[in-house]
Amino acid sequence: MVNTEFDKAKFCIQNKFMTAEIIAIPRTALHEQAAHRLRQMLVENRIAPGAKLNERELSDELNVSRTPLREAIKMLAAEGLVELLPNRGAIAVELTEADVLNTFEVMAGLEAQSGELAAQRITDDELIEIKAMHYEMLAAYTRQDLPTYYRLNASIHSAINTAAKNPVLTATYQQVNARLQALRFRSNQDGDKWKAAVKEHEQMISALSARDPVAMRSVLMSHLTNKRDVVIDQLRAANFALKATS
Amino acid sequence: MVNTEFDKAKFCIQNKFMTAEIIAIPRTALHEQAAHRLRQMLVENRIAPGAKLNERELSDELNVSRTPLREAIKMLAAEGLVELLPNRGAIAVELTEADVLNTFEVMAGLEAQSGELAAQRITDDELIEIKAMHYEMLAAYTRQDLPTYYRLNASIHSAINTAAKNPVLTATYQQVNARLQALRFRSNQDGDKWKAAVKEHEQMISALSARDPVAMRSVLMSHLTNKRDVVIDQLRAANFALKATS
DNA sequence: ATTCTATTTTTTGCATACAAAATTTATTTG
DNA sequence: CAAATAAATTTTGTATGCAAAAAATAGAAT
Repeated sequence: MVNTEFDKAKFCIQNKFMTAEIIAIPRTALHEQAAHRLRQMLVENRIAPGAKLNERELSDELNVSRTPLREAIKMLAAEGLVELLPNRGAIAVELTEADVLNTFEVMAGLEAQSGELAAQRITDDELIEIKAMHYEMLAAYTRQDLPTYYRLNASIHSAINTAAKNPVLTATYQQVNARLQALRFRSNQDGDKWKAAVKEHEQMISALSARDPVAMRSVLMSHLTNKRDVVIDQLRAANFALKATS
Repeated sequence: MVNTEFDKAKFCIQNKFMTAEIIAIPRTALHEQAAHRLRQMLVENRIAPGAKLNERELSDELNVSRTPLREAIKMLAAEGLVELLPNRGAIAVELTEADVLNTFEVMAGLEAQSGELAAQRITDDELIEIKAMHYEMLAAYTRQDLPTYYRLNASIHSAINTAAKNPVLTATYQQVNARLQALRFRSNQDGDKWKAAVKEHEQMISALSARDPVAMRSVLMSHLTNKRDVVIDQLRAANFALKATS
């Protein structure tokens, strides 16, 4: 197989040039690669919700055999990104409105806890970096640059989570969040809602600076509730548009 | 393979006796079976934390080939029950004290949220059943019957979670909880701590009956904190005993 | 005896082969 | 022409084979 030959060559070159130490070979396992790329495809909506994951197609596209691909699919199933249908393979999860509401409810709890703990545990350096990102986000908001805004927004939330200093919380957060990512990916903000979200972020910065866990919890709770409403509105609009065409 | 022959036979019998409708064949996929049994073995400490999962051994024991077994292992890795070491297979997760603390912190948040939501959403029937289980648990406590106590305790917590009416919360809860299960499995309660735990359960019943979300949150939060302390104490005692022998 | 190296054995990771199930296409029948 | 059935094709699920890596064992050197 092409992949194997290529990796073998790469490995030899590395050994030739890094002679002294026997370095840990960075070549990741194929099932890991496949899982990573599949996850990306699902989260970025390159595979549509409800779409079937054809094993042969995907193994061709990802240049791996079906064995590691199937292992990757099983991992994504355990992560909740993919649904396993007996004897019918896997499909990309399709969230019903109820699913979205439930997922946001859990996310709200996890974010609230992240904020609460971050307020207690954040270092000065972490706080400085979050403030800086906040201002960058305000710049993006001012320019109405939605992609940049989203990127920074996600980074800030991630940084808050990191500041909570709990890897288990981070892992849980990321796993639940991944399922929503696909929805948010294409979401547009309504003017007023966007303004409100920015205001909530201001409050977050204040609460963090004051190291006020209670305030952080309540701000993040309502922030997530609002995010939920935005997503639900768009979901309904999308479904309405869908029904109109059919 | 023996397994295949057996299943085929079973399938034929079913078809002969249930002629009218083409029933959905209940025979679950081998990777599902393997995952289920492996999960059980890990949670029940039949595979020790840190122990290597030998693929050939396990595939012999579970009567499946390595392919579905490996798929199962990948699922358990995504669930956090098993750790994947590149080119060295998988080992049962071994939680450090920090891991346990972090996991309990997340569990506390999830239980608190469960309680909060349950207080708002529990039906009368659900409440009645939880109360009944509570009294059964008191009986077990009175008899100092630890296994029964644990079983009922777990059932009550599970029932509260169910009453929260959020499947995503339930799934997240169960996944995080599974990692702690192995620890609790062999845990003994100190007299005073046990008494305190029972008292907290009394308070839970009161809060639930009063449909008081705030009270439920605070009770469950401190309940989990106490559980954490019990487990940590035992972990330290076990580690101490371990060091003494070596 | 201990450490280092070489060789054998075991184990993992991946690709492929094949059977069973599902899906699609073709064909027949009303 | 539509519905039902049968045949062909595709696709999934599992077992097996093989190469690469790791672990275990044996042997050599200090």
